Amino acid sequence: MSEGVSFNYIPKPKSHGDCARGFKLSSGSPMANLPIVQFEEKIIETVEQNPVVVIIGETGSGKSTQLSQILHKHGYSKSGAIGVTQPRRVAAVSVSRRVAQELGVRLGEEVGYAIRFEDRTCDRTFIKYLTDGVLLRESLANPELNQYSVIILDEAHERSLNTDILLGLMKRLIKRRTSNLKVLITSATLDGEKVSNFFSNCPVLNVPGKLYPVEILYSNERPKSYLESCLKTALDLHVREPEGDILVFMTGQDDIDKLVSKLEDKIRSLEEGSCMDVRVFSPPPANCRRIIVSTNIAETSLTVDGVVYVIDSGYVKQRQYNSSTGMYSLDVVQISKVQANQRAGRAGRTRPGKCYRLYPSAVYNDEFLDVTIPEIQRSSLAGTVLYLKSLDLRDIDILKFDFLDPPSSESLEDALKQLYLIDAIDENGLITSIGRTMAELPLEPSLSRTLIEANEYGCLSQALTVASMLSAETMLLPGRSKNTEKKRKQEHLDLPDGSGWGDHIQLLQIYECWHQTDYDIDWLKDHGLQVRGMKFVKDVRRQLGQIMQKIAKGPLDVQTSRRRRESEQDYYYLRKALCIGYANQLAERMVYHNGYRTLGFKPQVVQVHPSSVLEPDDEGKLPDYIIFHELIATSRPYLRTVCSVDIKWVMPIRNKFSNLNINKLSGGSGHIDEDTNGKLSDSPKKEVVTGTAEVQDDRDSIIQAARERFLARKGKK
DNA sequence: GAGCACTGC
Repeated sequence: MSEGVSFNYIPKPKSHGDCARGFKLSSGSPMANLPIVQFEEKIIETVEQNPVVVIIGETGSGKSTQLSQILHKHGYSKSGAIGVTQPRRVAAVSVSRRVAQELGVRLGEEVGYAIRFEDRTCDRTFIKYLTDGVLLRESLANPELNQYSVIILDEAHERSLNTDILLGLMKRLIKRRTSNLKVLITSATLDGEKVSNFFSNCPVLNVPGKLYPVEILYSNERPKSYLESCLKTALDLHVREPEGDILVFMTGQDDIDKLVSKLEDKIRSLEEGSCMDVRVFSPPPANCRRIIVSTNIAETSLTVDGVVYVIDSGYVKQRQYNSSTGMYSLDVVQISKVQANQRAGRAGRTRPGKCYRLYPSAVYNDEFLDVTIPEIQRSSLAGTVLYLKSLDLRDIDILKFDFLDPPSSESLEDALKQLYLIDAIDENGLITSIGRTMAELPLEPSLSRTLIEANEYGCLSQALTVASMLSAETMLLPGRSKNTEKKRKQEHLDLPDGSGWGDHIQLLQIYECWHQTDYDIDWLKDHGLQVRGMKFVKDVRRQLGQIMQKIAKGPLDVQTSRRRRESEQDYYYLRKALCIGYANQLAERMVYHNGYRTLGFKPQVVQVHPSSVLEPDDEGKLPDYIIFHELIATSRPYLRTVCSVDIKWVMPIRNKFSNLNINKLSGGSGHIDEDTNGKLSDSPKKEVVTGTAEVQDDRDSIIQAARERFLARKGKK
């Protein structure tokens, strides 16, 4: 390549013997050729004698479709249903369809599935596939899950937040439930011992797969630029290797776009006839090789048929939460060994394949973590802790809840603090009646709290809309690409602007506009909004409305008659409800400029994201106080989706900050920060100003920029 | 003036 980097691949030493492997699904008769079927007797025998069994089998080894059928065949569905959880909706639907087909029954009768918005089960259903989130909801209504005789937690190795909560609940349930319960945990990787230890050394069964080998090749040095080495490797492969599609794993949209355009350039310049023709991201004509450049979405969620070669950059973009700052960050990090093997396995689904790892084997062996850090250790746990509190597990201290991988005490205390600020728990850490209602809502705690407060102010209808829009946030605007960029900007001018109050109000206004067109699909397309996303919003809104119906004090319908957008009073109560709901996500503007400081956490200086529609006043100043939906560090720390709030609503919240005692909140078991004597330090910090002149310049330029932005937008109206 | 991976109730 241009850098002249020598880049040779050396075969992986045989001694390790952990080649990733793919597996061919039998497409013929039901249960034919599936390795798991040979283990039927062994499985039944083990389940008979043990309440919990761990089953290790490669993805696609048949465990997802066959385990439930084997248990049914041996009478386990007589005393209750067999429930099988899946981390993803599509999996719940497709696997249940397959099982219904194999048993020769109609989907939704004896075999069914339940996912959000869609329950295709009935009284006769004895095998039920469901997402783990749905099972958590069911366990809220029926903590003993008595409708099930067997619960199978499938794909537990993915360690989704919901699966981890379920693992803890199952451990407790098998000891406490009066009627018999069998729990099966399936995993594709070899950390069965850990799960077994967690469940009092329960037995682990290994189910081998009928697998295609994947040859692993490592680079002999760390690439200077992994984009360049992806490019070089893909081209080498394309010229040298026989037919078969190439799957490249990269970290994000930008790198993918760059690589794709470079590939197109290079391949166009290759001599005609020297290689097969290549198309990227288009249906493959005969005798064509596809090169698919993807994020980790292709690890699990998306399966591309025909992939024989995998190129693994060794990196992934991962979101993590810092509980001391309340800030998420999106970082490019090294993948884990499990993830690397999952990627390699994508090369061997249809025949023997090859995986090119763009890193030396020493990096894999010495630097990669064995497993990906589970989501529960990378997330804000306010919602999780509220959920557990609402289950009333009297015998269990939430801070000592038995997780397979417990989150840090700091993270749990952060969750308690946040829940206290939004009135979900009282000063002793006990769940309040507000908290109970919040736990019933499938929303982040801040939004649940907003709905309840809005109900008191008579603006529940508006709050329902805002919460629903935020639930679909990422699905609303079409994916950015260079061609649609300009177009989208023009379209945005036609959208409402939040009347200057910020993004929550804009989201509300957008939905109200759509409502006024009688949910016209063309209106969405004309305004650059995703149809699928907005339909999702409508579904969420209906679901939230049903839950709130029980306590609603006013109408839930979208408002149509009111057209007075200019009145300040229009959104007064909605913004007030948002302020109460987002008491844990509040920021105060710096005295000298338009930066903000977060309240209630170790103070962070942050900026409102430039895409926000929040408007400064005539002097170019942004509001003194705002609430934010998300605080995330990308190139800098940004507040995304913000709304202006009034100082007089903020003052009672500041009082709560100073009354906060984490030791009491955590029932006496919390650790006390000596500096703050158990209290949150939120006394107004003196702003450190060095070099007054520079600060002055900074202030002027920031305010000037804000003003110009504001004027530019006004002018275009 | 930035541009964020994935999933779920």
